[in-house]
Amino acid sequence: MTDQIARNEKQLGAILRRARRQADLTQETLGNQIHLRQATISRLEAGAPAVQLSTLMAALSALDLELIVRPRSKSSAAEIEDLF
Amino acid sequence: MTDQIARNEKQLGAILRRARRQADLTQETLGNQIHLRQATISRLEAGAPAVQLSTLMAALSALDLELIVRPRSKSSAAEIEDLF
DNA sequence: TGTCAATATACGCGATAGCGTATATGCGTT
DNA sequence: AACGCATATACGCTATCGCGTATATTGACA
Repeated sequence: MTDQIARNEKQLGAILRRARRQADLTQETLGNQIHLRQATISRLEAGAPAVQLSTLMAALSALDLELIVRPRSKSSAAEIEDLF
Repeated sequence: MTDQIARNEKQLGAILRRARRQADLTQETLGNQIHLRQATISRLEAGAPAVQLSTLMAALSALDLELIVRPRSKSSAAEIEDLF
């Protein structure tokens, strides 16, 4: 699995969606685990504006993921995606 | 520089604060760049509850940082810090 | 193509973000 | 100790969260 680079909410949401599906969870079951509604997970994965940071961290935790913060790499796949 | 692992808002805030200082920016100058108030940056770095995800992404972008999402690593330094 | 599970979207609600503005507190340097 | 810059915190405001609940839409498979 290649690096999952996120530079905006949409990319982050897409990563979360992939991870959730890989874990074979529905938005509802994931939401239940972290006491968030299915609708809230939906917004998070859609990269909707103004989702709470705590919502992200809770989802990451439930999916057993963690964040790495690092300087932006140049000409990554994610950067090219940014154009679209 | 070792990996900057964030599993909760506080760790994330601490990482951002370090990065901002390394870039020699004040909360105010950083905030100006991304149209957020100094007080908002303060809350973000403090790991205050219910900060918006967009606030985080804007700050990362201004600091030229990106996020990597990956499976949680075992017995990392960050995990030990979690105990305190 | 019809059915059902999964996801997206809507309503009113209480809580709170980030806003502008302002002030208080903290911290380093002399 | 005193000064100045940086950071934390406060007020009233509007917008929007996530809530419970409910429904519309989508998508996969028989």
